[in-house]
This record gives sequence, C-alpha cells and structure tokens, in this order.
Amino acid sequence: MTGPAPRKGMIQSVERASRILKVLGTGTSRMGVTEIADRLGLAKGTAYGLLRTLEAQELVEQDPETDKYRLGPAMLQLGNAFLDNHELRARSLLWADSLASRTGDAVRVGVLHGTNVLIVHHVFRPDNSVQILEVGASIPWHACALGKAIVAFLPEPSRRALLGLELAPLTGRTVTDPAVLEEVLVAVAAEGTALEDEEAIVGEAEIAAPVFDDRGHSVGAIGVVGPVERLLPEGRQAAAVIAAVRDTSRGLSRDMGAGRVGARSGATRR
Amino acid sequence: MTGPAPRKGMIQSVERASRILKVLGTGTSRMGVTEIADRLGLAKGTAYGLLRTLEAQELVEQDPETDKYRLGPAMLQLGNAFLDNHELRARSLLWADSLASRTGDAVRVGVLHGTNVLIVHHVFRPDNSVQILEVGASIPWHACALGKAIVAFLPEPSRRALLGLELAPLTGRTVTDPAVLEEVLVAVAAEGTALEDEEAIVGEAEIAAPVFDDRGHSVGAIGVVGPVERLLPEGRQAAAVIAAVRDTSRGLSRDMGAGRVGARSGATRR
DNA sequence: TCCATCGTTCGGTATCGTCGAACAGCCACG
DNA sequence: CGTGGCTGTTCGACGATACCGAACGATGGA
Repeated sequence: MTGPAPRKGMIQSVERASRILKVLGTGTSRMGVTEIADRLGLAKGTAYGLLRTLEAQELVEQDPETDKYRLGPAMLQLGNAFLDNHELRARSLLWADSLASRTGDAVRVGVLHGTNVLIVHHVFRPDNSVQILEVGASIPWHACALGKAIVAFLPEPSRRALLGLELAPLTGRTVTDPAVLEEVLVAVAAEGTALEDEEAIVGEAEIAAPVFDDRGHSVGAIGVVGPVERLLPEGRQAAAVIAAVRDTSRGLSRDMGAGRVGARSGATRR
Repeated sequence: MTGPAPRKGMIQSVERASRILKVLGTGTSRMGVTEIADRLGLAKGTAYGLLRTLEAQELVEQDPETDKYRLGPAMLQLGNAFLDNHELRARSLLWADSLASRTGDAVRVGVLHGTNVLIVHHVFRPDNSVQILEVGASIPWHACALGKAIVAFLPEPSRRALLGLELAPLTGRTVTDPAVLEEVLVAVAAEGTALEDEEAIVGEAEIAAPVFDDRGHSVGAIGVVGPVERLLPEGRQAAAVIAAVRDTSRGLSRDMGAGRVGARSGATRR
C-alpha cells in the first residue's frame, strides 16, 4: 500500500537499500533512521541495518552531531565514473564545444531517465557571465526541448507511456495537455528539431535535436539554451541556430554509429 | 582470500551490491556478468541477481548490444544530490569565487575520502582558457596540497594510519618516503598552509589550507592550483597568494562553525 | 523532573538470497 | 559447415541470513 509492489526476482535488501539512497537524494537535508523507516514502510531495526551497511561502504554518511544520515562521498565518485563511461557524453564533447562557439549560446546534452531528462554535458555560453553547471540536473521531459526531441523519436510503446503520465506545470507556459503535447511531438518528429519557450524556467528558451545510435533509437539529445529574446527573436532569425543544432545532432549521431541516414521514418531526412 | 573479510553485522547482499558498483566505477568501460562475478569471488548466478535488481533501480545499465553492464543514470543524480547536501561545498561557493578573483587562479575545495582527496568544488581560473571541471575527481592525498593540509590536522590515530599506507608516485617529484612526508606534515601544521610542486601533474602546483568545523577537526581544504611558474615563482612573490588562501580558509572555517580560533594546538594561530 | 522521541541493540523465526548445474545463444575457430 | 568454448540467463533446493518487534540508554524539551 505504501510502497510500490516489490517486483518478483528482485533482491529485497538491495532494492530497499537503493530506495534509501533515493530518499536521501531527493529530500533536501539529512534524515533520521525513524523518518527513513517510516517513509519506506519498514521496521526501524531493518532500516538501521541497511544504513549501517551503506555507511561502511561510504555510500551514506552519518552526521556525528545530529546522528542523522546523508549521502556519502562514494556517491559522487560513482556519479563521476558514470560520466566517464558515458558514450554519448564522451562523443558529444567536441560537438558541443563547436556548437557553442558557432551559435554563441550555452549547450546542453541530455538523456532520458524515467520521466526526466538528465543533463550529462553542459558548455557555458562563451561570454564571461557567471553560470552554474547543470550536469547532473534533471528536468521533466515535457518541459524542455531536449526531452521533446528524445520522446518524439522513441519507439511507440515507450512514447505513449510517457504521454500517459501526469504532466506537472513548471511555469505558466508549460504544456500539460496530453493532446496538445501529442501534436507537438508529431511536429517535432516531422521537423527534426524541438523548441521550448519558457516552459521550464521563465525567461529561458531551448532548441534541441535528437541523437540516434546505430539502431536508429533516440539515445539522447543536444541543444542550445539561453534567454528567450536571444534564442527566439520576433523575426525568424532563429533559423540559423536551428540549422546549427540540426547539423550538430546529425554529426553526433553519425559518431554514435547511426549507420544510414533516415533509419527512422524519414525523420532525419528532408 | 580474495575479498576483504566481510564485517560482522553487515548485510551481505547490500555489501556485495555496493562492491559491484565500485568495480563498475573503477574499471573503465563496461563489464560482463562473469567478469564481475570472478572479480568479486561469487557465483555467477548470484552476481546476476544483484545486477538485475541494481538495473531495475537504474543504478546500473545493460548495453543492449553487448549485454555488458555499466553504471546507470541514477548514479549521476545521486552524486549530484550529494553535492547539493554537502555543507562544506555550499558554504565554500562564495569564498571560492572570491579567492579566485582575488588571486586570478583556479580554486579547488576537497574532502578526504579514503586515501584520496575528493574534489567537491572547482572554480575555473578567470581567464578565458578552456579548462575541465574536476568536481568528482579524486587525487591521492600525499600528492596534492589539499590532502596534505587536511591530513596534517587530522586527529592522531587517523593521521598515522594514512602515513603507514603505501604512497604511490604520480610524477618524479611525488614524495613517497613516509619519513620525509611526516616532516612535511609537521611543517604544514606549523605554517597553516601546504604546498605542492608538480607532485601530481607535471607543470602544476597548488597552495592549500585546511578548513575546520566546530569541533576543530579538519573537514576539508581549499586552495589554488595553476602552472608552477605562475604559482611558485623564483622570487617570493607567492607570499600574497599564500596569505589569500590562509585568509579564505579561516573565513570558511568560521562559516563552518569553528568556534574559537586556535581550537587545535595553536595551528590556526600565528 | 519527567515524558517523548531519538538511535541503537538483540535474538528467534521464517523468509530470502545463495549456490551450482544446466539452458540457449553467439562468435571464432577449425 | 560443424563445433567448441565462451557468453548471459534460468531454475530449484538448501540453509544461512536478513527481517521483525520489543527493549535499552541517551538526549532534549516542556
């Protein structure tokens, strides 16, 4: 009732330990044993044993003063190791730099993770402004161009499944109607690029295009972000930026092994 | 015989799952079930069950083509969550920016993690050169100024333990003799700052100072890195930079709650 | 001072993870 | 074209093991 049905064949203690990590990751600030046990619906002693084990592995840490728990340093190291072994990220480094200097905008590369887009690479806008690194951040897929670009080219069962889930609004312009979003996705699939206009953060817009692997599946997306007035001016000056994003996504897809062009329904063609 | 003795009271499956994650994190590129099972000394079926549950949690991913395993996206999210909840990092953001603009050098903040220093914050040198973000990287403590600054102020049992372990050389200048390193640490404790001169990377030097919490324990360090000829010139022009680093570390320590100055053996004093 | 709540300990019991052998698929080699 | 050795995967029976729930000591407000 409290937790989702424990799937068959899954190792119970490991599943519970993972959920502890995720609970510690979402809720800001540290948590106590009882709070964790309550939230996961298991006995206090059980949660304690799991925490002790995770602590020995330095996956969680216990504050010596308050006795509360938080994520441990090994977590950061593993997160970094994920990035190091990430093929899309590795291959996108050069393309992202090139795109950033060509358009003068910030560039982000993301992959789908659950219903969110996880940023795996981020190149700052090449002016000297202060910007915060967004690698590791995750954004609801329906509220960013990266997400729309990925989902528009997903194989059908997955695509519909994502459209069926609830779509939370982040700003006043976030599209939350499944029917409208469906139309948007069709347009994205036809166009090959996705737009986002202040749907995640007020004042920010994004232009993105999908990246395919050798099977023609969309494994991620690359795009530029920036102030609305810069990215989506009143005239149609954005055409040059859109072309640059599309070119980059195609080159990157080729790097990822996407064999022949147009492997998917003529979307990358024309 | 192969693995370390399983500590009493630890949950076996969770400990094994953690070790799988670490093995996937260290070895570059992906690994197969049998390779993982062999390296951890457990049955193939057992490793498979663990991997399946970790995969269900998206902590690991399986390459659909080669059937090999790699770390999953949830890892990055958790690593990022660790940073968000990290008190030293949060408090160091402003101080690091200020130190970087004051000295014109890159700034790093690190904590001790095992025998390594884990970088939790990194501010680029404020010129327009291309630099890679080092957050999440880990460096042997004896080969960087951050590490020496931390260890020099560690409570005695821990300090000696770290000196006793093997000290691998990274460059020709890395100090690997425990006796020599011991003297260096004494000097660092007396001086309040640590230096590093091409001991980790040829051509790079670092100046760092420890950060204390309210108990007077060294919880981390902050320092500047850069080309040797810039940071450690022939003359004694470095004095200004050293002073800046020391000031910053004191301010940051105060932020962390280090109550009275000189809580530890007059080290932070004069 | 007392009560409430915290993190921690402990032992019995049934659950649950472990092991090892056997299965099917793949690739390289002969 | 067959074959041997790999791979990742499945399955079932055994018994070690992780779960639970109650009790403990310390802590911090009221």
